[in-house]
Parts: sequence; C-alpha cells; structure tokens
Amino acid sequence: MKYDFKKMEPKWQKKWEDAGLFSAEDFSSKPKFYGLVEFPYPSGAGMHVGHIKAYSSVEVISRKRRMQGYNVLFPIGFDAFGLPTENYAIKTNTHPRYITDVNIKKFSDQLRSVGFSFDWNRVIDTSSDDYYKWTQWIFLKLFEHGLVFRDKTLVNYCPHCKVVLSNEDSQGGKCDICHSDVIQLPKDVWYLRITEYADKLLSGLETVEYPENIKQQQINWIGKSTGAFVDFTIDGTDEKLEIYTTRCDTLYGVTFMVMAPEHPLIDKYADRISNMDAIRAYREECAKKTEFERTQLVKDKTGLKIEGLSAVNPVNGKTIPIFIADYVMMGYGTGAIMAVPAHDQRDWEFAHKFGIDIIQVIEGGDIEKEAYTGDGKMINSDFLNAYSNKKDSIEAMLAWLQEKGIGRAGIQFKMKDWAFNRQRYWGEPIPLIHCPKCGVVAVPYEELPLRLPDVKDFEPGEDGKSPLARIDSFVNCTCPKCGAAAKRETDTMPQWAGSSWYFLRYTDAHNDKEFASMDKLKYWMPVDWYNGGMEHVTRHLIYSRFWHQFLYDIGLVNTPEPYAKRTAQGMILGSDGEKMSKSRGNVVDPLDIVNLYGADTLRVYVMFMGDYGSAAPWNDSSVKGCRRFLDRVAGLTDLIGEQESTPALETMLHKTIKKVSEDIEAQKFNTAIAALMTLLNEIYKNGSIAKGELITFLKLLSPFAPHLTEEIYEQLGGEGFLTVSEWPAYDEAKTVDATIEVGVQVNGKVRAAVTIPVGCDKDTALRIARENERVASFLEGKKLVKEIYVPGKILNFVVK
RNA sequence: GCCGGCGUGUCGGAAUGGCAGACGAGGCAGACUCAAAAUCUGCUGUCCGAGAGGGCGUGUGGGUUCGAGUCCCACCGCCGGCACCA
Repeated sequence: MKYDFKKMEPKWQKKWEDAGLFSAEDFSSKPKFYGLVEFPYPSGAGMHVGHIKAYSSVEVISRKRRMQGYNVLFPIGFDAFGLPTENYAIKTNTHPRYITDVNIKKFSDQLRSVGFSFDWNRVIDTSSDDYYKWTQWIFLKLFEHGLVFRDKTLVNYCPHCKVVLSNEDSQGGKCDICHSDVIQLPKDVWYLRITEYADKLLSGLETVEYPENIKQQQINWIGKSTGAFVDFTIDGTDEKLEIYTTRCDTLYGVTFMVMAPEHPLIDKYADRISNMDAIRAYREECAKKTEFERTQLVKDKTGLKIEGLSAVNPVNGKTIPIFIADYVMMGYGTGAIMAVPAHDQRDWEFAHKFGIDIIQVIEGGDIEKEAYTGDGKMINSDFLNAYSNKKDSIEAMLAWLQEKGIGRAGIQFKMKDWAFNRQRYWGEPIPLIHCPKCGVVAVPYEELPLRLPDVKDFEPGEDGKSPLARIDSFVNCTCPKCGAAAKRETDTMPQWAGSSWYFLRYTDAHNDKEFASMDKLKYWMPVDWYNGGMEHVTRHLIYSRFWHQFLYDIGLVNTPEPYAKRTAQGMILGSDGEKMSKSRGNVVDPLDIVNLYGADTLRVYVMFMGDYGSAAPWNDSSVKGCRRFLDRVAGLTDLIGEQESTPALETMLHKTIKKVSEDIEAQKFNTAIAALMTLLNEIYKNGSIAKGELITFLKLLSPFAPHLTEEIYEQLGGEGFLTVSEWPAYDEAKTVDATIEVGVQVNGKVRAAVTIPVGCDKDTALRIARENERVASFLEGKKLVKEIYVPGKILNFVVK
C-alpha cells in the first residue's frame, strides 16, 4: 500500500470526530478512565514539540483504554489568562481577547492535525466569563472560610513586569515570566492561606502515586521542620522575645541572640536603644540588597549589636547580648533566634567576627576550628548532662520547658502564604469591595461573574496599580452590605488561579449552576493519570492540590486528592543537546514534521526517542527512521498470505502483545515501539502474514500511529473503526517457544549457547550442554564442583 | 551544605541478579542506477590473531554471589531541586 499520509490523516481525523469516538459519556456503565494533560497556554508561537511529547503519553494510554472498553475522558482546554499575552497586546496595541481567540484557534487546529483524541465537546478557556465566574466563586469560598487575608509585608516584586509575585513565581530570586531579578518591597498584598494546608499537602502525598522525585520536591518546598518555641525575656522588662529552634537541647550553649533587621521589638524599644541611628542605617543597607546578594554572595556575616537592650536566657538566667543581622529572616520562625556558636556554623562565624563567647554543650569535634554539629554527650548543661544523645536531650529539654511554661513544641514550614493579586489587566478580577464603613466585603455570589471591563489601554500604571484602577465605572460601586459608596479591588488573580481547578470543570464543562455537579464529579474524579512538566511540581501541582483539598473540606468535591497518579515527561532538547530556544536557532516546529513526514511519524518518534521521563536531543535522522518503519508497515499489505503463519511468528506475536500491553502501562513507550519494530522485521523475514495477525499488529500500533493503522484496517475490510476495536489479548501459553536457546557458562564465563526444549528437566539440559563440543573442551580434564541450571536463563558449570 | 536522580558503543537508548549493547540512528561495504536519492543485503564495543579463536569491557576502587550494568561499602563526575530556614 502506498503511504499517502497527507490524504489519510485529515480524512481520519474528520471521520473520528464526526463519529464522536472521543466524546466521553457521563454516567456510562463502562469503567471510567480520566486521563489529563496540562492544558496549554495559547501563546502566539503555537505548538512546541514539547507539547507533543507531554500529551502523547496520556494520548496513547487513553487510546489503549478505549480499546480495552473504558469510558475515557481525555479533555483539553486553554490556560488563557496571563502576562505574556498582555505584554504582547501592549507591544502590538491589540486587545488580549482578540489575540487569545486567534491563538486558541491556531492551537486547536494544530492539536487536531496531530490526531490527538481529545474530547472537543468539553474545551475550556479560563479567560471566558462562563469559566472565570467559577474561579471567582471558588475564591469567594476561600474568602468566606478565612483563607484570604490582606497583609503589608515584604513581598517579591518584579520591576520589569511591574507585578507582585508569589514565592512560587520567584524561585531562585528570578521572575518566573521575564527572569529578571526580583526585589523585596513592602506592599499590601492579598494572600491565600496555603500554609494552613501545609500538613495536608504533605500527608496527602502518601496516598497518591507520584514519582519519588516529585514527592521529594514538594516535601522540600513545603519544608516542614519540628522544633520548639522558647520565650527569652528582654532584660529589665516583662517583654518576651520568642524564638524558634530545632535544637532546644543546646539552650545552655546560647551566648547571644539575633533578630532580623525588621523585627518589630526594635521599634517598640527604640527609646532604650542607644545606637538607633546605626541600626536604621543597617536596615536600609539590608533593604537595598537583592535576594541574590543576601543569600548567595554574602557569606561574610554582617550585623550590629543592639546597644542598651539585652536578653535573659530562661534556662540559666544569664544575660546575653542581642544583635541584628540579615542572616536571620523575618519571614521564618519568629524572626529572632537563639545563637549557639559552638554547635551552629552560622552562629560560630558570627561569634568569631564579633568576639562573642562560645560555650560547648555537646562533647565532640573541635570548636576552635568550626561548630560541632554532630551527636554526643551533653556537658555544661545542668540536668541535661545526664543525656548522651540528641533525641533524648531534646525530649528532656522540651518536657522541662513545657513544665516551666517557657517553651512549647512547634512546627515551621518554609512554604509561604500565596501572594495572590497581580497589578495587571489580563486576569480574573478579584471579586472584593473596599467599603469605608464595612471594610472588605465580598461581591455577592449572584453578581458573578465580575466581568473584566473592556479597555483600550492595558499598560500597568506607574503607581503600581492595575489598569483597572483607571476605569471609574469599574472602580466605583456600592457596598453590598450597607449601600455606601465603595471601591472595587482593582488587582487581578495570578495566572495559576484558573488552572487550580480546571480538571474539575472538564467533568461538567457546560454547567451554569455549579462549577461542576457532584454527580459528575463522583463519576469522573479522581483524575486517573495526569502527565505534565517538572517545572510545575512546586507551582501548579501544589496550588491545585491546595484548592482541591479546600473544596473537599467544604464538601464540594468527593476526593481528598485530585490526581491519583502523576507522571512527568523529559524535555526535548535541540539537536545540539541544548534547550530549544529561538536565540539558539535549534527549535523544531512540530507542524513542519507533520507536513514533511506525517503526524504518525511525529507521534511515533517522540515516543520512541528515548526514555519518556528523561531529556533527549532531537535527531532528524531518527525521525526518518520512524518514517521508514511506518513505510514498512504500509508495505505489510503486500505480504498477506492465506495460510496460517509459522508457530514461531505466532509465539512472537503473543510475546509482542504482552510486551506492548505492559510497556504502555509502565510508560516504556520506547521499548513498546521497539518490540513492534522487531516483530515487523520478523514478519518481513517470514515473507508473509495472515490477515488476522496483521490486524492484531495494527491494533498494537494504533495508539501510536492511529491514522495509518486505521487506513490499512479499512483497506482490509475491517468493520467499524480500528481506533475503538478490542485491544488484543495474549495467551500466556503461546508466549513461550517450544525450544529455547540458553547460554552455557563455565566458571561464570559464557562459552556456548545450546538449544533445549522448554521446560525440560535439569539433567536433560545439562546433558545437552555437555554434549556441546565447545563446552566439552572447557570441561575436559577439570574437576566438576557444581552445576547450576536456571530454567530458561542459564547453565553454569563450576570446575576446578 | 541538604534532598532527589543519573554515569552502558560514534549518538538516542535496551537489559525480573542469568548470553551486555535489543530497537533506532550514524558509519563502512555491496546490490539496483548513466548518476544521485530512495530502497534492499551484509558488517559495525575494543584489543590480539591470517583464521579458528581468545583477552578486556557498563565512571573508579573494594565486597557479596556459581554468576553483578543490576545488590552492598567507599570514592569521582554530571543533572535537577532547595538553601544563612535557625
């Protein structure tokens, strides 16, 4: 058969869609399978080969599941709000709505041309008002339950994008969107209290099937630590100076304290402090440093003693000095620490620089040279001297502190609350109202959606306010509570809002009464298999788990976790082994491949190019190799013979069914395709194949190369669609050959291979092996010590 | 510094503790062709050997085992994440 992919690919895409093969059926009695991929951000650049790889895994699994008789939900949508579109709109002076619509159309056409089996009836666009109505609705639920709060603190701010960023959006001190340095600014910010869910986000990980590295990254990001809060006092006052420590066992080794420069107690006792001017100067110096300078460059500790203020150690009543230093962060713990220079390297360095006493309380190491952070017997520590390891000492000290009422067990998280407002136009308006009498008031649910007003000018304001602040008709409103003149919040939600619940909407995409009905959620949730990128592990994947857990707690969804199983694809690199980028000129456009070799070739190649989870460079020659494979598949129609094929081929077919079936489940797509290639080579060697066996082969290949296989199936006069035909079953008995070749080792070295009947006993196998000339020559004149026979694997003679 | 992952031909990569290098690419040789492309056939880890054959080979060094790419210990290198987190 001639392989005319340009004709057959659009033909089948249309036929499948017309026949509704990929439309998921709510409440079907078949078992359900919900496969999910991260919906694309519809950028003007169009689809990237990375999208193809990211979607292909769940695509293949979804197609296999349909053939296995499942009712499959494999949806797609568009994560359409966001800064890049807005920046492009500003640059080109076009409306982001228009650009978004154009890009969504473009993306949809491109996705269709690859033949992905998405259910196009459930497409969602996070920037359409019938979608973001529910994003706002969920936000109001969060507000109603006290998980939204406003605070003036130091926040991450991108001067280039003119926008406040969350911690997740500024990892490594760089803006997630433009990669410029993020600075710290004091600002009023709306936060979502994600830290409230820190423990649930951790414990939930134990119930889901995520790869270990994803779990570890989330655990790291959440950063739980267990320790104790201890009250020191400010000398000469009743003021408590609370600290957080993981090492309360070292309390007798405390020789000074350090507060973060911004600590509020400094201002409270400013009149007692004799060097307040110097402290103010130090604060300003710290504020000027970028996050990078503060954490990376400055290994040399800076700081300043607070003159006129000292602290009292509650365990021994000793008076100790207090310093301020920027190695202590206001945003973690209490913003103040007890310093134990003998057993903490940072404190040790600080003590050395400022000439502070060092008291060793754990035996071991050489504290002249560096802090000793190992375990050992307690010394110089009063009652604690009875203990000789960290765990016991901590326990004993904690009990003592609790009894005296000066300390208590506590936990801390590195994760910060989610800074949730953006000073930009292209996002969901935050449905809150500032009333001069009532304070912050929610927009009533029945007034949703709070529509994004149409404007001409999307430039962010120089005053740090969003463009919405310039629209009086939007800003001015009446308070829903008291009717007084009030003003709307003018910031919008971050990019991540819409994607935090989109997987719920797919279950009931057109519902205008609820974000999704409980019946449909109960039928479809949880997502059975979710594939996406590693870059979202500490962003979208955390955020969406948080929203979902919240919705579960208030009884609006039926599962505690949204995703039963998560996987991640490896990046496709340029052919030079570097990350694809326009500036390097190594970008591959998937549509070029579709036009040149066909969608099936593209699909087979991205799945065959290497281990699915690892990064691999693009290779044009290998793409051609995949095309060659499909050409040879098309050629199989010339090999159809009437007779039954050989037993050897039949065995191989059953082995291949087994291997392809298992490998797809294990995401080993490359070896699944390799097995199909091997079988194909064998069929060509054999010279003919029975029609029924060819159809089995086509079914196995169908999830990878659906167009070509469907076309051949039609030509063979197959009934219905191959795409939804039954997945082949294998007969375990037929996966084993009648005879098998096993290696024969002498002293662990392979010396020969012999053919033995399958399932033969040890004696027979050994006899056949000994009869082999080469084996015999190695055994000759040696004393046999041991004979090992592992059926189907190996024979080993141990001789002396 | 902490956490996770990975080191196998020229390249992408295969190998439930059992014949290392499947499959694909690349390379070399041949067939077809006026020629090229496409296609087809054979060879292709490395060293010694004319050959038969043999030695050595999965980052390094040890160990367990009849047998180790795979398990254990120590080390080296690379990638990713977190990071003055108290």
